[in-house]
Amino acid sequence: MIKTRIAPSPTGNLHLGTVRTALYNQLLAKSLAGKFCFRLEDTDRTRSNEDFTKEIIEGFKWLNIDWDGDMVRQSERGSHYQEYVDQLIANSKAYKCYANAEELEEMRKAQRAKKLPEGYDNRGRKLSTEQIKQYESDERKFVIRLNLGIDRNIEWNDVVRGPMSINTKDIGGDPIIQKFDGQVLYNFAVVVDDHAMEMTHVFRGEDHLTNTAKQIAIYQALDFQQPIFGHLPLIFTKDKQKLSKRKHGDIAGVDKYRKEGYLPEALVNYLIATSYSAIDDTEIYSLDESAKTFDPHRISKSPAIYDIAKLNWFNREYISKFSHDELMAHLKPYLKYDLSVFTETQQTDLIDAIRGNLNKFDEINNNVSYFFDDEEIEEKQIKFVDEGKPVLNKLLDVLSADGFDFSNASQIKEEINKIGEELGLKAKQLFWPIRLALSSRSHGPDLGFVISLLGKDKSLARLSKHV
RNA sequence: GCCCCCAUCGUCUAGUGGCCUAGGACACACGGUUUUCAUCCGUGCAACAGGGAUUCGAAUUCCCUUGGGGGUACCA
Repeated sequence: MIKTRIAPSPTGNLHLGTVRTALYNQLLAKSLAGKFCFRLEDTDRTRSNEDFTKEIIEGFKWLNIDWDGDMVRQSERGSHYQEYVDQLIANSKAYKCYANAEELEEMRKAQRAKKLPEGYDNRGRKLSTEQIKQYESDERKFVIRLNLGIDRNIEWNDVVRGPMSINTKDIGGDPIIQKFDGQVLYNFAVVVDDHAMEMTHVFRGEDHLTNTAKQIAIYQALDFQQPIFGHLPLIFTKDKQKLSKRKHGDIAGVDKYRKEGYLPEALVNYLIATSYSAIDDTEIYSLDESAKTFDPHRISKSPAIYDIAKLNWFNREYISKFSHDELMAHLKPYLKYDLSVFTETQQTDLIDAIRGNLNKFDEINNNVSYFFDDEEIEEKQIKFVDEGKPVLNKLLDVLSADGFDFSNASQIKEEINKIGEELGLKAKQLFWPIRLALSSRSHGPDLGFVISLLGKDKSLARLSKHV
């Protein structure tokens, strides 16, 4: 049985890239009836924090991404790593390196000066027993490094990229596997855990390509069977840079989308579709539907550029599938206005009239605000109102009539049409001034309907203001 | 600097030697419907980075160039 995992580190909010990696891993697991696990990579104690952990878990929950078994925390597995560190030292596959920061810096400086590639020069491999004794009596701190041995190519067949090869001389010298304080480092922890958790497939971002080479070296040293690797393309922004919170702000995090009223299904669908196309050209699909035909070889190799317009389209597609009641329920938490001042029928008609305009739920307020608040007409639109004064006057007369029925939207519309006929106006000349005077907007639902919702007081007041 | 990866419309992509005068979707433009928004429908715009090589034939294979990106920590 195959097993995949998502392994985020709680050093920031839940990132879109993490979600996408989780999605592909889950797709892979589901498509092959395997398992999908969750492991928290919190070995960096200074950067990890509990708030981020919570946020990440909640983000996944919101997206309906769940995992098999309990979440594994690397920080709670300290002793598991030690035995393997000891084993490597015992086998002479790892060694103590006493070089301190100054020495390392000096080494790099020299490399830069000579235009040589920077990296650890493996000096710790050939320490004499005297030197070691000296360092020990000096109580020098040390780290544990993996001995990469003689230069060789590390090769693997990447599911999305094909045959890969990285030479050990290009990965920056013997990698540290354990810090001076006994804390094990990322690449080592990942290998030990992926082995312990029996991962069969490791799919992650292509920014891990060199890490994979290091990790394979660790698999080999430990004599573990290595999993199948796949490296996913990254998400870029229009500036062709890796999407990141630091550079691009909150568009990189899941939180923004939840707050603004995107559907998790739409985000999931969009994220899958960024680098994957269904075999039959289907665009709208759920995770489970996609899993039915998922083929990791179809994952694209080139980076995907983040495109909010496409996300919006997906979201609109999902919104359009809701019944009125479902939509209402989703809209409620975002609504800043109290629609219950309208009758049930009016509410239904209103929502149905504007639902096609919504990219996301928080846009509901902007579509409904003018029924409650008096708003200013945009400078450049004022001339249309001025040109339409005759229309406004006529309409004001009609609406001011004693006993005029404001509840009958279609009747109001009739009256407007009559004015248009009397004055011999085209649609735009007729409707624009009225709409602008009444709603300060150039777009909106049927005018008869708008007036009936506005009611007598607001309608008359707003019309009078412009005649 | 060094290593690695990537390269089809503005964007996401289809395409694995002939079915490609390159298909779909988003976006955009225009038209129709609704005497006004949106919806819906139709039409249009628009790409194989460049150069070699292989081949009867190349978007598809190979090489070079160019461009872009990622990595290069006692971070993950």
